[in-house]
Amino acid sequence: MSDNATKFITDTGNDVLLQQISETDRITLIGLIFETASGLRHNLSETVECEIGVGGQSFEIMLRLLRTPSHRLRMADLAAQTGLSPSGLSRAVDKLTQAGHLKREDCANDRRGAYATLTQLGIEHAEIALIKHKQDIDNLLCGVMRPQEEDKLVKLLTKIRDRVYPNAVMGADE
Amino acid sequence: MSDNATKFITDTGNDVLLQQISETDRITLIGLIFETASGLRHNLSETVECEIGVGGQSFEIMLRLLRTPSHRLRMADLAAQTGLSPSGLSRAVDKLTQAGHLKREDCANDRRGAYATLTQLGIEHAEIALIKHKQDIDNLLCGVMRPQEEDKLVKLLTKIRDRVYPNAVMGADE
DNA sequence: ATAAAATAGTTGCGCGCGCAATATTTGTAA
DNA sequence: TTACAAATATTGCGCGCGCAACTATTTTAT
Repeated sequence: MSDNATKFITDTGNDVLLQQISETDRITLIGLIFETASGLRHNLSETVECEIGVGGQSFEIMLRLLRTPSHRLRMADLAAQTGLSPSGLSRAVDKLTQAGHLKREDCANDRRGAYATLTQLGIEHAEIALIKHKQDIDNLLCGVMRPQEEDKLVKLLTKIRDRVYPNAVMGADE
Repeated sequence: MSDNATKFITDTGNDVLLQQISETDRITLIGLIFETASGLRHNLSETVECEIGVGGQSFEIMLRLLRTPSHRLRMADLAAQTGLSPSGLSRAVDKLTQAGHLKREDCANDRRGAYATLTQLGIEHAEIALIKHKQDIDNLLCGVMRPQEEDKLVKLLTKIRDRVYPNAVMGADE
């Protein structure tokens, strides 16, 4: 279990032996993921924050809602998608509502529930922030990798993401 | 510049066209990195926290010091490596010092400076926590990818990390 | 039908961490 | 040498967020 890497050594010979992933390298891998995320956050937070006066985490909430056709999601779903706790999400929605980007709506079927819904202002701000965000990302990642490498990276990361974070999938509108 | 991906479409035909990385996919990529990091953090924080009563971020500090032969690093270097602000690091070292895992030492050359140094207790706790941590990682990542895929992932992430987080490199003992 | 359990969402509380300001020491220029 | 700028580390302050507790509603079991 702890050394499943060794199972793959013999099937293609010594060439693979050099590529063996030791336990130490696994720690390097997860450390690398943390460092990359941290570095990206530091580099990308500035523009979005200045653009609509909203933290990166709150911007992700708006992005999720923007991608949803109805522009609204249940609080619980939004919490699962963003990885925030219910309380954390509630506070974030508070702030976004206070800023006029979101409004809460009652759920017809379930009187306990509430939707977080983008206002018209929120939609507009999210769209312009998204454009800025794309530009930032392009500037940051330009020349770092080849397109097929980015594609490969998405595939590999998805495998880990699906393992550790199954609720993050997009979609499930309404 | 914002669409450097398109440069690679024509050189191998329509097969590559399917792999084209659009701007939207770049957003997916960085979102994936955040989600993966968040998911890993949620899955891995529990054991380490219970083991030595220390948060994941503080554990990273101890890991950095454990890998340093002298088991000590300047505060500024440690801040750069961990991505914490100077103040954040100072508080974290406070807490670790209070718990007996670290001690502060004056720097001989630079009377402004201070080392964060692992105590014997800190070394022992970091070592056993590291073993637990390795097991957690192995359990979590077992069967998710092939070894050469993990290797590839490390290579690709390193490219981004070096771009966004140049100070995170290990080493620079003393 | 009624009680018990599960679910949705919101607060009290505390903690971690970044920003700005401060004190101290080091480096640089006049 | 003296004055000024840069660097190192530490605090005051505020904010974001998770945990636990709570209310309100829905579902399930008896």
